[in-house]
Amino acid sequence: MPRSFLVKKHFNSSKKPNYGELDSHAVLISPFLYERYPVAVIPQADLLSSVAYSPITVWTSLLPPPLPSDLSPLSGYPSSLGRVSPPPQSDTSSKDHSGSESPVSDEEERLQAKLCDPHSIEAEKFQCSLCTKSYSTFSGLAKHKQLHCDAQARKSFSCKYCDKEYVSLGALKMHIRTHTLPCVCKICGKAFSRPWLLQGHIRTHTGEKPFSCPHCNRAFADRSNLRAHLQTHSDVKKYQCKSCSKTFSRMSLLHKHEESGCCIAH
DNA sequence: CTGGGGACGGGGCCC
DNA sequence: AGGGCCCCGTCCCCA
Repeated sequence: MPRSFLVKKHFNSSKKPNYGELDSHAVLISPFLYERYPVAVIPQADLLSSVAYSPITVWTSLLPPPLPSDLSPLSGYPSSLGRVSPPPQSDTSSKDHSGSESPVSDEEERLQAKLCDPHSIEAEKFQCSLCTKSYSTFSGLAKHKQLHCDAQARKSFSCKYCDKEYVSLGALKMHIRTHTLPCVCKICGKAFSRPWLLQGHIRTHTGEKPFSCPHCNRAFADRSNLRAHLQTHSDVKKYQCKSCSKTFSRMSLLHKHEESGCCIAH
């Protein structure tokens, strides 16, 4: 599956995003404020909006998603992202002592006392295999694993704006930029998720085309477009129909070809 | 209808 | 950890 499908499918995939509708803290700058803008010089800092570098807000899955009614939210969570909060007190007072099967009654009492003492080393007999935290009861360990470590082992950082989840905070931050669009073109006001996307956009204003085809000297503003163009110089193109072996320079052309029923005709 | 160009999006990798 | 860059991809438009 194409990687870019993952997020775009949350929007109407047939249209470009409506930047104005997004709840962004980006500052849209009216174009007429820039009667004269530097045409020859590419970017950067003076063309890039200052908001491009403003910090963004981050959420983790441990906060917003609604928890089941029988599960209480983790206390002390994400003030420090990814930090492991101390095991809830209720863990050590749990009534589920399924792991303690001491046969002697006084021994049982001694164990019971230690189970009530969260600082007792002997009380921590159920250890998490993922983070080595210990719990006195199996249920305590189970709750810990359900709410924390298993979640950490899976994708743990989810986006506030959509359903996407990420294994790392950095990936989530990067994704959230696609919602906040902090990079705003000072010339036309269009917003982008990343500075280099804005740089590419600014080339549409300046006309700069730094990527040249070695075969025909045609120049492109976008490296991907040059790559696609290079396919046109190739006899055998990158994308091939499995049925008729015809090759195409672009995936979209191959898809059109397949949808048009060529393969059926063969 | 097909092929190609323009503009742009998003995840991953590398420094 | 964060930013820059790369790669792969889509969508739209036009000849």
